[in-house]
Amino acid sequence: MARAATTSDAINAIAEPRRREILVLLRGGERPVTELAQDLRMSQPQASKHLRVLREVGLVRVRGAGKQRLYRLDARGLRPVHEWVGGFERFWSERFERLDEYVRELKQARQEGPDDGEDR
Amino acid sequence: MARAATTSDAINAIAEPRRREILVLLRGGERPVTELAQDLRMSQPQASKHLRVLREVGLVRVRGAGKQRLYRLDARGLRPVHEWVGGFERFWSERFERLDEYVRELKQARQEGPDDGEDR
DNA sequence: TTGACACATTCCGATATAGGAATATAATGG
DNA sequence: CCATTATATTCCTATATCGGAATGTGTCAA
Repeated sequence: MARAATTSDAINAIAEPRRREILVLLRGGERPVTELAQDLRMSQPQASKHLRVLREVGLVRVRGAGKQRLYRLDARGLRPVHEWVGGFERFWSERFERLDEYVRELKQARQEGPDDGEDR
Repeated sequence: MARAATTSDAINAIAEPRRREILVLLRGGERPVTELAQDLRMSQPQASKHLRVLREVGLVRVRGAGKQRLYRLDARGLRPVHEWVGGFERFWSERFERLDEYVRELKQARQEGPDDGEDR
């Protein structure tokens, strides 16, 4: 097997920087492809391809308006991602970082005596 | 070019499901490789490889303890991810979803008259 | 019908991945 | 030094990716 498809998941889709840029732009409202491409300085085909991925994972919707296709953000798929990552919040808060550290050191000092623990 | 390296970014690293599982397990405290592999039902080499990626992006730390290597969570790298995704919060909240919808409809109804807009 | 836009898709090449199997590299206890 | 246990690394294959260039498709206007 290779890596999971970019279209397999919202999180895989947003792993690509250009797609993240697109989503950010779309927060400002719906937009046609060419405009997105210009603002982000990418070729039109690239924009289309990235938009396709985003559409397949449901992060954007399209609407035909004459010759143009207006892409619109649909961020609902980001919610689970936000929640999953949020499950680690207490681990990056400084207070807890230090607390955990402290507890760890205590344990070691008591259980194993002097420790060689290199912390790379 | 190919896809961005899994080691290029925390967000690329956590795009892989097995690595996410590892991180979740590590919330319970530091753990040796074999234990992680068993709990997650993956081969030891796989666990090692995934841990290597996680280490290279700084999401885990290692500590030698005898023959074992204890891996420990370092979630600080997830904070920027959480914040980036959080920037879309107002777009998935139902209230705002409906509000935006409403505004959009208003605009169209006024500017363009009857609309063919299929909303796929 | 023909042009002219706006956009989508296809074909190509270079690169990386995840998984499996096999092997190499510690560290520990005799 | 040897055997054993715990990890890491390498080799291999199948599969996807992104980007660029070229081409296809759809819509409008005269």
